[in-house]
Amino acid sequence: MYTLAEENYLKAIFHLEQEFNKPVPTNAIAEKLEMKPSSATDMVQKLSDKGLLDYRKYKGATLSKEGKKVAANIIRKHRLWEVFLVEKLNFQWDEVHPIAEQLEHIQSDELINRLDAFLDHPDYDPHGDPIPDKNGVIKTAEKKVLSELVKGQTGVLVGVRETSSEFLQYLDKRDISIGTKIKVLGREFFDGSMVLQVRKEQFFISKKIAENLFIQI
Amino acid sequence: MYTLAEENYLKAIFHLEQEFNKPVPTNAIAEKLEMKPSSATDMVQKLSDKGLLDYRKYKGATLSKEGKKVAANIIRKHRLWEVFLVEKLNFQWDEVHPIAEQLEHIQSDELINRLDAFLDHPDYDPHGDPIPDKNGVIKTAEKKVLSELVKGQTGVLVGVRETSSEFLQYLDKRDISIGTKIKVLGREFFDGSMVLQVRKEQFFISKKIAENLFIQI
DNA sequence: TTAAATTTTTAGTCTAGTCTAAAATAAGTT
DNA sequence: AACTTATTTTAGACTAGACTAAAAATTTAA
Repeated sequence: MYTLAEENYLKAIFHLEQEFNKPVPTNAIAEKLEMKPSSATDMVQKLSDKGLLDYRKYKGATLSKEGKKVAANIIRKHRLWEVFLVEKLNFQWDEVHPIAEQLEHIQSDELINRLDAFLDHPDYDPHGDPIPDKNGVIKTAEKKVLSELVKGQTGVLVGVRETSSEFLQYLDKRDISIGTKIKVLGREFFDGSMVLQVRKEQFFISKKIAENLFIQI
Repeated sequence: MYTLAEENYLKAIFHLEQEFNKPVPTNAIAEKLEMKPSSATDMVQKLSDKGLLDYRKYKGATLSKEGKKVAANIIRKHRLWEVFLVEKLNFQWDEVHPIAEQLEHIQSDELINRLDAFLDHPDYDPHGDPIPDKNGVIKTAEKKVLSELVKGQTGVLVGVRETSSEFLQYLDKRDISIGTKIKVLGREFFDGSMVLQVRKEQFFISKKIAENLFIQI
């Protein structure tokens, strides 16, 4: 159907569109895929010719309906495989990304439908990210970044922005995972750091950490 | 580690070596991979330079120790995934080959070890083919082709040579699968056809079918 | 044992997807 | 507005892995 490279570009652009909320610069695509800008320009032109995205020179790229569908399907596959790896093969949530990155390109709708059923139709992956349905529709639970909460507010951790091993291990060490209840005991305006109540303990966290945790109230 | 193309060549040569029992002609490799002979020559030379096989012009190719190890590992992955697809995702045994053909290239030793454990360390895939262990050692149960049995002999179906959907469905229709007990009631010398007892029923099968069924006595 | 047929290799071409270097456009600054 | 800087595109080159056509080696047959 689509080549490995094409799929990776579509996925990257999909993610970047949500970040930018406007046409995605070719440089941003290149950076995300760790390639040179000229390569991104080439591919974007190719994908534009195929009708997978809209692109005007110097103005960036926007996925077409078809492009969005393809991208959402890859993300669906990625996240379903992550659930499989964690739930069935007992991987840690910080280990699964690079493997899912490969598995997401396996082509077989039947496989994915059966995997979905085998996993009991999960709605979220191990990092709390929603799994698109067969039609590419993503359930977007309204979630806030922890750093937006004010003193006294309570919520549940539903996702993480950063997915680096270092960050996930930082959370694991403190036994914080998706579903953990968190209360904001205090905020420091000067540096954005926070004091949290998690179970019986109190944690001090930096602004940087707080900005990478998604909370549902 | 190795490219997709390299892995596919190594796997093909591994299989062909067992068939030929001598250096594999480049033409046979090309045919198996549905490519032109010149492409096979190119790749064989490249793999030879990398030390994955021994090759002398016009004389064919033989896998080196390292080449065998790589090939066996791909076959291990292929067969483990086939078990997963049939046992866990309830695929029919005739549907899994093309999907496993993709999954076999996923790179992660940890993934395969965990999958192996999840499946309870199976020894055979759904077609009855043995699964190489981590070191590439293949347990070769001595099995016979059904057509070699004589009148009165009894055995258990342990594998199939042909893996086309047509053939596997032929067997499914008659409810014959790995583990089915078969008794030879008669043989026709003229055309090699046989009469079998399977459960309470008697089957007539052609020589062609008999040559594609592996039996353990 | 020479000729014909077959197999295998070589030489050169093509495409996808990357790169570097240079040119073109856009954005920011005085 | 003109100039400088940053971004983006173009042009040309490279590699992997395929192909075609022709040459070379091997095998088969007369």
